[in-house]
Amino acid sequence: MNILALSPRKLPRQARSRALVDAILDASAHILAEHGREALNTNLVAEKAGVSIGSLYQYFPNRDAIIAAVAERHGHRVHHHVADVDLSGETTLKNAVRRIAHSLFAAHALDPALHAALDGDLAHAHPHGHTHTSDGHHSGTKEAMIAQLLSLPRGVQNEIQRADLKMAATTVAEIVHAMAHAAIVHPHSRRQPNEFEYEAVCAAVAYLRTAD
Amino acid sequence: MNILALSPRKLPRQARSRALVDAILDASAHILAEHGREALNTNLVAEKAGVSIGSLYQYFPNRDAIIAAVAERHGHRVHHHVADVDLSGETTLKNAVRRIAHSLFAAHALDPALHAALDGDLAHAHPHGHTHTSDGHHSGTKEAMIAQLLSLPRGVQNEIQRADLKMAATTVAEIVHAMAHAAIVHPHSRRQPNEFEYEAVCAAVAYLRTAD
DNA sequence: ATTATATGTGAGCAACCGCTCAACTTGGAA
DNA sequence: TTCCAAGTTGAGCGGTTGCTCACATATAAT
Repeated sequence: MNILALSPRKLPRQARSRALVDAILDASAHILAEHGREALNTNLVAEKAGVSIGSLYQYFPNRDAIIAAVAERHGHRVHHHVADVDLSGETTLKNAVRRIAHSLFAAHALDPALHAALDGDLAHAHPHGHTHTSDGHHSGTKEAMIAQLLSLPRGVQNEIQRADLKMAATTVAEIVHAMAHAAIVHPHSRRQPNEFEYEAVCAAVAYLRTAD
Repeated sequence: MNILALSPRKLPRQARSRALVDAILDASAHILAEHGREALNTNLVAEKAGVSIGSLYQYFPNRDAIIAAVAERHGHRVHHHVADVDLSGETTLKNAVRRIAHSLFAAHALDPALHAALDGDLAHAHPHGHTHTSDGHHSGTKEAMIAQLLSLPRGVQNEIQRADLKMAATTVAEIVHAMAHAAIVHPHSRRQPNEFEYEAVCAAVAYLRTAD
């Protein structure tokens, strides 16, 4: 419904204007991380970015488009952290899961406060892309994890006892993701993130090795 | 910091005013569930509740206090769904986990849209209480699950192989909670909630039965 | 009845915020 | 050098929203 409403008015062509757009995104990310969604308004963004409010509206049609753009940029960074891992050389299930989990935990440590502020928005990360990201793949960190799990080497796959592989991959993605959030994004206890990471790996592996 | 800022101006004493406060909370919950946080404003709440804006400000000092009160009421309902389960008669780990998971899934089905709108706020559910909830226990659904897991009957506890029981309970709470959200609050796929519930139980039990 | 207190009303103020627009500057192609 | 498109500016309009206050009514106590 809102593809047009969130698309930029104009694409930045010169270096000057690309820097301007980056300044806006950086300032917005700062505000989101420090003071949350509700504190982000267009006047403040323009001021913090050292840009006039008029320039801002040359590249963003409205407030929500700014938040969406920040979510997309951060979403892509997080996504690549997970998607860029190469598991083709792994020989044991435990090691493969360990590496996936580690990449997801590292991705959540990139900017925990921003991650918390964007919480909901990161899930619906749009596949279209602000600029020229026309590759058809659905982004979303969990989808990247599921894809990694489904394309594990034969030998490693054989350790898995679950009947429904797709469901199993989804479950593991949820487990590791939830533990990363509990450890890094919304830390309640004084435990270290690596404790959560360890337990997440144990849980995922124990689950995958158990038949229905 | 904001305990005073979110506390009510005045407590409803007569039946009339208690009904008024309930009408405000009901209207607010509706708006939150249907249109989200950002759409909730005090004038709209007063209108939908069939109450004047002045009356609203007799019992709520500001907008955030209304949202906090809705979060607290819904939080308590969800909490009790889980805390009220009696597992003292269970004899197997699998059955105990099944019942805990089932109660949490049922709790999330009470009002998924409201749950989604309150997402963040439900975690920090204040222990103080709007009215006279002066019992000292920390609320929060996950805490209730952890408490249930830690007070399982001896025989059932013996099935657990994890070294750190508290950490294990935390991990199970995260697993089941994440699966309930994936199934009910933010459903992506066309799978049924009971599929997620089943997998959550499998994962939790497999994990608890496995030594470090 | 009378008084005191609790409760309810809604017009409207002050502040804020999203966004436009007319005027200005910069960069580069011809 | 000329010229025009690209880029930039910020005052301020129109609308919204949080919230107050002077006033009206209902209930309870005496």
